[in-house]
Amino acid sequence: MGVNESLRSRYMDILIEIARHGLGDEIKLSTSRLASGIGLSQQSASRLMKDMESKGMVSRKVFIDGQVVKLEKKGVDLLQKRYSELNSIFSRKKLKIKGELVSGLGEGRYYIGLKGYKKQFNNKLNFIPYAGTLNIRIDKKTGTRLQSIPNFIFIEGFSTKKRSFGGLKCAKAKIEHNGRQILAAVIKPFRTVHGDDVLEVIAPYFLREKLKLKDGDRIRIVV
Amino acid sequence: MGVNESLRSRYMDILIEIARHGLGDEIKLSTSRLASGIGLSQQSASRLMKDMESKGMVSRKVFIDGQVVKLEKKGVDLLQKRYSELNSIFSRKKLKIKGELVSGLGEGRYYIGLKGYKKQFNNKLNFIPYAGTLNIRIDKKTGTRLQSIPNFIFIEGFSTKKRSFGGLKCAKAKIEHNGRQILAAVIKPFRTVHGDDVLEVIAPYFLREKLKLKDGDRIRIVV
DNA sequence: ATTACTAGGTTGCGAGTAG
DNA sequence: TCTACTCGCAACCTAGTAA
Repeated sequence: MGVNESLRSRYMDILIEIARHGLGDEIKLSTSRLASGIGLSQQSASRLMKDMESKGMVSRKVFIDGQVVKLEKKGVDLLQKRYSELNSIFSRKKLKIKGELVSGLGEGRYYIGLKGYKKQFNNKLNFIPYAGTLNIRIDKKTGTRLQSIPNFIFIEGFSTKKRSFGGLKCAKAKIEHNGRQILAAVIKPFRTVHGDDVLEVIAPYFLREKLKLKDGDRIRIVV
Repeated sequence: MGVNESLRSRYMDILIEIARHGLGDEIKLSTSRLASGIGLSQQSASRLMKDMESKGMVSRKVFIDGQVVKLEKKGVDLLQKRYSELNSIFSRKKLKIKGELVSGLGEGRYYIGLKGYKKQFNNKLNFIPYAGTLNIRIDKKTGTRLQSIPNFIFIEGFSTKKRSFGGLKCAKAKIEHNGRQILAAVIKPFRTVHGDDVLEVIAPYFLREKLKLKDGDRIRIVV
């Protein structure tokens, strides 16, 4: 009896790749497209699909010019199980970050304005950020816990003819100030000029004006 | 890519197993305990841990009687990335609808006010709608996807002595406007005077006032 | 108890290719 | 194009065992 459990993790990649195209629907997904999605060869994708079909995770209709795939209950269950594992790992405690407003160098304004980022912000955060960032120097205590922010959203890097721009992580957040809560997001470039103690915040508004902020003001952010 | 991508999925199991014991902390986790957690032999667990250490996902302190492990940034990043993949899969049911506010004929106000509907709204949506609807003309692109709204709730029709009123479908939704999110619901009468491109929205408030809306304003709804 | 090396068997991979 | 077979070989596994 082969202990095929060792394949479970490979299957997970495929389940995710399929689910990405549609959770409950029949979707056209050729073995080669699947293969490039998971970084394997077409042949391996084909083999794995057959395996998973025989295990009841997916169902397929194979035609001469391609196949139509659908996630079955067992496959969805596996995804949900993994999702809830991760969910409990990143169990949502609202993280309260306190710090004070400091001056940036103005480069935030430049980066935020770039289409390559702006479009993704709009899609993934549901707002178009004002072209500028707030730089918050985080209090020492809360700073160290920052790494464990869950629900980070990944913004991909991109290239223009002239240069390339790195990716960044961001997370929806709320700024609390004088009893008001403003929708915002904290961003964390993969490569940054700031140390780990400075957090950049973007929002749909010019926050310095809207909240009448000045350098040194204490800010509270809930992530 | 520099990393051996084919191993990534095996690593994921281990990252989860470690994270289960603690995300930011150093934890004692012997190779045999890890092994039984992921369904592999002690030897494999040992080898994989070494691999992952060399790739910077985890750090270890190995003693004569065991090891102490800690997830490093790279490892946490991988977990978060997968978490957000799954998150977007299971929250993709969130349909984003964009459109612009148009004038209704005022009949919405009449229907919403009827007891036969109001009671059901309160029971099934958990709010008593303000007596009036927002009519949103949906952008062409998003409009066609409307049929696939999941989680539709059915509101039954009913009859009075004078006449009968038809049923409708509705779905909880959020209106996003200037960074604010307002609880609301979209409704879709089985028979309607509107074409398929007009969506009616109800909410516990008089939204035109609360959000200072006027005809032609762009509205975004998340279902 | 541990970690982890070696050795040898097994599994999975993908180039080539048929249908 | 597509799916999926064969097959050589690389990658991965675990039993045995040392430290």
